[in-house]
Amino acid sequence: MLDRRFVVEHADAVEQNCQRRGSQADVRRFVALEGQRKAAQVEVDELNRKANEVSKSIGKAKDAAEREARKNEGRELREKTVAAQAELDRLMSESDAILRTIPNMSHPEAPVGADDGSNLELRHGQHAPPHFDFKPLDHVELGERLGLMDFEGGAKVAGHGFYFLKNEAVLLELALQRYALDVLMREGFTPTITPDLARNEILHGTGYIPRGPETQIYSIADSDLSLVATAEITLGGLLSGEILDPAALPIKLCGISHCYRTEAGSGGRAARGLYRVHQFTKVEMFAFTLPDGSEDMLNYFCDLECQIFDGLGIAYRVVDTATGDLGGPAYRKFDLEAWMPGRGEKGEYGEVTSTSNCTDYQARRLAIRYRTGEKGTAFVHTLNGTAIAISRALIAVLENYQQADGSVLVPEVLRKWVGKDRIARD
RNA sequence: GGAGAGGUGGCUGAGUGGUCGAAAGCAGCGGUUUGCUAAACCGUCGUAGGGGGAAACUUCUACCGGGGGUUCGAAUCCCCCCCUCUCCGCCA
Repeated sequence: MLDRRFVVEHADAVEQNCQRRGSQADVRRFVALEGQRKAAQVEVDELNRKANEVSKSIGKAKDAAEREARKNEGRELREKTVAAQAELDRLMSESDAILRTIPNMSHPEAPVGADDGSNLELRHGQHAPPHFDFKPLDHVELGERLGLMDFEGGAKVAGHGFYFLKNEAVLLELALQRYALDVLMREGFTPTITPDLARNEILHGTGYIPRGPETQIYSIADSDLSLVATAEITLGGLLSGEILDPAALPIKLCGISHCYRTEAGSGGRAARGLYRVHQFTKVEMFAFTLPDGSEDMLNYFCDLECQIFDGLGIAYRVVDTATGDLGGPAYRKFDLEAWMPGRGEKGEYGEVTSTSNCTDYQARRLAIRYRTGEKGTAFVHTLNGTAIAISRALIAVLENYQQADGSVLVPEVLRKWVGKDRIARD
C-alpha cells in the first residue's frame, strides 16, 4: 500500500495514476476521511491525556472521598474515550479499505494503456524462432504422442486444469529447476524451498487478496491459510516485521514452490494444455533492496531471465508492461514472452516470466524496514521475478525442440540432468 | 494431538496493578584517554502517529507476541488465538 500522507499530499497524481491503472479507488473520499481521521485522533489523544492525568492523581489522593471523586471523573472520561475511539476505528477501517485498493504509483517510462495491448516490446533474445519444414505440433499433442502428460488423469483426480507429468516431462521439470537454481546460485542468490501455504495476512501484505469472487487464491477451510500463487508471497513474508541492517542489503533469495491459482474469471482465454493451469512449479527470484537500488535490481532480474532463456536456446521478446496491466503492487514490470510454435495458427509469443519492482508498496504493508543513518527507519524495496515457471517453460521447450520425426531434442543445458539428449517413443 | 514452561527494546535479560517506555548488561553511536590495536571511563541510544519550532529540538498519544476483557489505572489480573522450548503420543 501507499503511504497515507503521500496519498493526501499527492491526491491528483494518485488519482491520475488510478485511472491509468484501471483502479476504481475513491481517492477523494480517502482524502476526506483522512482529514476526519486526524481530527478524531487528536480528540482521542486529548481524552487519553486527561484520563492519564486523573489516573495518576488517584494514587496521590489525600483521602478516600477525594479518591472516589477522581475515580468517578475517570470513569466518565473512559466512556467518552471509548466513544471517540469507536469513531476513530470506524474512520480508520473505511479509509484503510480504500487505501488497500489504491495501486502503486507507476514508473514514468511505463507505457500508459488499459491492457496488454499497450505493452511495449523492448527487445528480442539471442535466438530467432526456429524454422520447421513440417507443420509443428503443439505441446499437448507432443505430450500425448510422447507420453509426457496426462490431462484426463489430472481432471479425474482434481478437475480441469490439473495434470500429471510423466516420464521425461518429470525429468525436464527437475532439470529446469536445477538449471535455474544453478544460474541463480552462481549469482549469489540463497536458494530456498518455501511453504506452499501462507497466512492470509502475508497474502495481503504482498498484495494478494484471498477470498472474494475474483480471487486467484485457494483458501484452506477453517483456517487463515491459503495456497500460495507464487513463492513471491512466502519470500516477501519471510522478513515481514523486521528491521534490516542496510549493510546486509540487497538480500537476494530464490524459492522453489508450487503455485496454485484458481484462474477465476479467465474462462475463454487461450488455455489449452499447460498454458493456464491450477498448479505448477516455479523458481522465483526475490530481492530486498535499498530504495535507490531497486531500479538496477529490476534490470538485473530481467537480464537473468533473458540469460536463462538464451541458455535454453529459446526465442523470446521482452515487453514493458502497460500501466493497466501492472496489477496492484508493481511500479514497473517486464515480461518475457517465449516463442511457442504450436500456439495459435502459426505460433505466438506467450508469457513465460515476469519481473516487478514493487518499490516500498509491499514492504510498507509487511513492515520490512532498514535503519537509516543514526536515527529512524525507512521501508525497503521489494522485487520479484520468475526464473522458471515450469509449465510454461515446458511448452516452450517441447514446441521449439520438436523434430520432423516426432521426437523432441533436449536443450543442451538440460542434458546432464535429463540424462539423455532426445525424447522419443519407438 | 496431550502435559508443562515461556514470549519484554538491535541482542541477552529484570519487572511489585499506579511514580514503567520499561532496571541491568552487550552491541551501536558521540567523546576522553592512548604510539597503534585493545581496554577503561563519560555521554547517548526503541518504533509509529499528532501538536509546536526555520532547525537542533520539544511536547502529547499509542505500542512489553496478537486480539478481547476487568479496572479510575494493566508489561503485571482474566479469556481466546499465534509462536518458541521441554517431555509424551502419533507419523513420511
